[in-house]
Amino acid sequence: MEYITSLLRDKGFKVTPQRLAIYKVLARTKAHPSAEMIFNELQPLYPTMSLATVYKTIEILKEIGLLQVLNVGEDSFRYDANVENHPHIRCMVCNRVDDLDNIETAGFADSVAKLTSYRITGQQFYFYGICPACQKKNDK
Amino acid sequence: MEYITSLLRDKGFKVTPQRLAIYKVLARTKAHPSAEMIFNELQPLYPTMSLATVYKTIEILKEIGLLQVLNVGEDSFRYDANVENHPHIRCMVCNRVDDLDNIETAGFADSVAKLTSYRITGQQFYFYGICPACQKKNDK
DNA sequence: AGTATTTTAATAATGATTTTCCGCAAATAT
DNA sequence: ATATTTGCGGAAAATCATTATTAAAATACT
Repeated sequence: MEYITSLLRDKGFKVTPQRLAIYKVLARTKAHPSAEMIFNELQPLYPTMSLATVYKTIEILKEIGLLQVLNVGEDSFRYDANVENHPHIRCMVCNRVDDLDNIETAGFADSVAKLTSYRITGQQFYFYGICPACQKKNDK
Repeated sequence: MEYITSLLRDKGFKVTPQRLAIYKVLARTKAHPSAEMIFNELQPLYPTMSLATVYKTIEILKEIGLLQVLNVGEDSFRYDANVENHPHIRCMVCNRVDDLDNIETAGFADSVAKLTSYRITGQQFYFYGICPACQKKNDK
């Protein structure tokens, strides 16, 4: 958490309460919130903050490598303060997005590089399904 | 190509020249065009057709299982008439999107299902990098 | 052929994200 | 300390992909 302070400063960005608050929301959740979810969560604490500020801050955090953008096929993006490359899974019923840790994916990049002669710079793995809770609800 | 004709009819959709044309564009390319690229390609042949028609036809084709939607992280979607589940790779310089056939991905779904208790219904693997042509250009 | 239904395509609407603009506060120079 | 510059937050407007609406045209069925 002090890390973001010095990182912002080093990159020439100012350290503001809004920026810290937005990062804090992302850092302490595993829910992969959208811009609007972040906005709604901060509304009570920062009643004057606008969505534009959320978007602008997200842009900065992405730029300095403190968050990654997830494109899980909804009409809006999700954000993750865990910048390690890891797969995600979305429940198509309740739209929750979960991490998939403990899954080995590193080997893929190599075989793709060999097969295509691309120079690989990134990868995103998304799974879709129905989460345990929604399965249960459906069996009611 | 006759397949789409009877499939449309069976599902209660009319068979129109525009729909066949849009599917034909998708079926004969491996470039994974966006709605706009399809529109531009058909413009000379169907000068009166609008982008809305492209979108609506895409919606229908998706519904009857003749195309899949790709979310490669651009601001618009790409479409692929190859509905087999296969990974894709996008060049971050020229934005071309290529297929990755010959890559084994099936095993993943099982291990994810075991690890999460999700019922898996789909998956999307995306790689990002620089294509051979753009690498060469860069070395100029 | 005549009528009912579906489709087309132009237009307008939507909604997430970006941009613009401006007063203000933090950082820097004097 | 004070003046000056620079970047920031926030409100509102702009953008742009996609979707909805609607009237006219095409098609199917009798």
